[in-house]
Amino acid sequence: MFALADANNFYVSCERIFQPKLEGKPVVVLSNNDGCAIARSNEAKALGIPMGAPWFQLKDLAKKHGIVALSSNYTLYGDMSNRVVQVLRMYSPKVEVYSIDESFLELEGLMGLWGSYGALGHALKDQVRMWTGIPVGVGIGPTKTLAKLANHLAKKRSEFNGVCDLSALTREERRGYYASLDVSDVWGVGRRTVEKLRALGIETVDHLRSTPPPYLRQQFGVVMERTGNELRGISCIEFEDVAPPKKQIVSSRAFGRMVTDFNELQEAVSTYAWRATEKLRKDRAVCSGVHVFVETNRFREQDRQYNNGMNVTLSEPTDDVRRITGAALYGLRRIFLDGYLYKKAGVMLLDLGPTGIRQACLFRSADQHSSKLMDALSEINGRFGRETVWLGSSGTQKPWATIFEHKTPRYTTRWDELPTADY
DNA sequence: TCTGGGGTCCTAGGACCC
DNA sequence: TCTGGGGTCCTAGGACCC
Repeated sequence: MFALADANNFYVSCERIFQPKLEGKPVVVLSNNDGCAIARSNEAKALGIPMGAPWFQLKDLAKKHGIVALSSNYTLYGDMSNRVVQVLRMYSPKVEVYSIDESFLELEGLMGLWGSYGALGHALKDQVRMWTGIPVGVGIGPTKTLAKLANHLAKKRSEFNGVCDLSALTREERRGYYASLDVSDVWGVGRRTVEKLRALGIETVDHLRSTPPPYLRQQFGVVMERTGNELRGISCIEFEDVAPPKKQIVSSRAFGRMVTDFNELQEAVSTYAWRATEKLRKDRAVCSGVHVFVETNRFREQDRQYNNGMNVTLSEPTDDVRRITGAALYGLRRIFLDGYLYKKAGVMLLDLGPTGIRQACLFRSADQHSSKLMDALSEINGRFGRETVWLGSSGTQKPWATIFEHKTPRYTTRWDELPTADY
């Protein structure tokens, strides 16, 4: 048996903990550049604001209804997420952190402690709320896909009060719920698959569940066959309490304004290469390839469009920010074309491997100083703040930088941004 | 004026091997 | 007239997730 604990409107909930006056009000959290609404309070959802709606299109509605918009504060959300996971780990030895606001728990053998899975679910939900302030919903089922579906029910149907254990329902009750749920509510069924399923007359979860898996395989492929089996209670998607090593690392941002100047683009790519390398080193990995890409603004049809990217292979795996940045900037010079309005650029690190295993290059001797230098950089930035030292090629003014106009303090991770209470 | 970022997996087709 | 069988690896594109 699996449980899925999923925070309600996670980013909004994080903000509300430190600004209780936002409780009961329509609140949205915006993506980078304050571009789109990526988290919405229930009140905002009730006003019909869809996920990913561009903020500039919502401004009239916002004024009319007093919607509060906040910039993304990922430092805060990341820290709150860790706190929630800490509580979850008290309830099961096996926790899979699936995303910033969702974790699976394996419940095998734990039922005896609580009398029922539902009791465990309620205890966990109350504890997370009490200790972190974050409201979560809990879904329980014999497969991860069913736990997801149960979580959906826990949140949408008030009779469950935030915790839905499918195994506690009768066969008829389950059937009733499945018949009332749309196929699009199933984990792994996206927009394209929904269209195709509808065309085949498969509209509800009950329909999908009764479709023979071999037919799903033939029509959609092995992924949908698995989903079909999971809905029937046959567990096919593995529980991963130890996260497998990453295969690639990306750092990219849309610019705060259009960029035409090659030097500014170079600063941005250099900055992204730095960030990507930070992540790489945090994972104790090295990369053998770097991909760099640039894009114009696809929404501006009046502009000439240009999207291009390039893979640069490194002569040997590395985590040296100078080599990685050098490769990214080499690629940028190759793909840059003058005369376009660039909106976004990014750097991807490819062919990741563990630091220890490193095929040396035949044609050059190993750089003895590289790892010492990189460790020194990490040490300095770790002790004195993230951007104490950086590469000169990243620039200092960064006129292209991403915009955050409604940013809240990093309440839980910075001494100088701690919340204060009036009394 | 203004439209996010970071990932994974699967499949098909091409190139190549013996 | 007739042209095998069994593989691997790589890449691009699509679909999905939060």
